[in-house]
Amino acid sequence: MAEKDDGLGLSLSLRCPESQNLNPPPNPLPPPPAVAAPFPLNLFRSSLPFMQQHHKSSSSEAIFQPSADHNAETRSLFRGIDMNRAITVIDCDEEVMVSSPNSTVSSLSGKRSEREENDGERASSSLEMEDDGGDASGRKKLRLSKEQAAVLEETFKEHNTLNPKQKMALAKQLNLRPRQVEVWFQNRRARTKLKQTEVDCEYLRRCCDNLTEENRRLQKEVTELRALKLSPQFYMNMSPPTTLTMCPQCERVAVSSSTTTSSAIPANAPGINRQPRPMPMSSWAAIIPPQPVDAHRPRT
DNA sequence: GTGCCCCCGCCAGTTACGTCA
DNA sequence: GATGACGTAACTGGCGGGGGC
Repeated sequence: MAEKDDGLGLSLSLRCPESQNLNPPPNPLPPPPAVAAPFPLNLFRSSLPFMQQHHKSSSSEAIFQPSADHNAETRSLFRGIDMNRAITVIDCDEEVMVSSPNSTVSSLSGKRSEREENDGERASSSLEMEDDGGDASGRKKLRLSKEQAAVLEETFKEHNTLNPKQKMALAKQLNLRPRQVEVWFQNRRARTKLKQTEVDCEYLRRCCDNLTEENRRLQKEVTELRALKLSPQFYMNMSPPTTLTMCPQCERVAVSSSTTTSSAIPANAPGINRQPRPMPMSSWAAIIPPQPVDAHRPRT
C-alpha cells in the first residue's frame, strides 16, 4: 500500500501544513530549535484544526468502482462479498454521522455504540444492513484499493484530520463508509507518529553517541593538560592567549585552527597529541537537530 | 458562575484479517 | 498446503472539549 513508500515518517509526519492552514492553531508550537534545545523532539502534532479547508477534489468522477480489476488485492477482496459495493450513503448536509451497516459497531465507537444499541435500531434504520452472506458478528476487514489508498493519502498530506463534512465527502467519493475514512485517518496518524518516534529515537541515540565521544575526548584533554601543568617548560614556552571563535548557534567557544592549543604547547611536552582538533565544529554540526526531508527552513 | 450530563472526536492499545515469503 | 511474520483495517476504552440544562 502507499504506506510502504519511503520516507513516510520523515516526509509526512512533520509536514504540518501551515501554508495550507486557513485556521491555524491558537498556540502553534515554536519552530524547532537549531541547536539550543537538548531534545528537540518534533513529535506529531495532533488535533490541529486544519480542517477548515474543504477537500479540493469535489468531482464525482473519482468514485471508484470496486468491481474493477485491482489484481491480487481485489481478488480476495471480492471473493466472497463486495465490501465496497453500493453502500447507502446518506447525504449529510447536517453532518449527521451515519452508522456502519456492516460493522458490529456503528460509526461511533465504543461507548457510543453501546448507547446506540441500547436506544434502538438507529444503525439499522438509517442504513440498510448489507447482505454480506452471513456472520454479522464477525469483523469484516476490507483491503482498500490502491486508488482509494492513494486518494486518502493525498488528502492526508493536505490535512491530517477531517471535519465531518470532509469525511462524508471523501467517503462518498471513495465509495466507503464515513467510519472507514475516519478509521483510516486515525490509523494513518498513528503510523505517522510511530515513524516520527522512531526518527526521534534514532536522533537521540546519535546525540548520545556524540556526547559520549565528546566527553571521552574532554576527559583525555583534561588528563593531558594536567600532565602539562606539571612540566615547567610548558609555562616558559607558552604563547599568549590566541583568537577564540564562538559558535553563533550554541555559543560554544573553540580555539581557532590557526591558534590551536598545540601551537601553545612545547613540542617536547609530554603526552601531547599534536593532531589538529577537529572536534569543536564537528560537534556543533553533529548536534544540529534532524530536519524532515521537506523542511528546508533557513536557520536564523 | 458552576456543576452535571451528553455528545463527539481523538488517541493508545488491541484484535483480527489479508498477504507474502 | 501449512505457517509465521508483517501490515493494516477495525475495534475498545479512556480522556478532554464543547454545548445544553
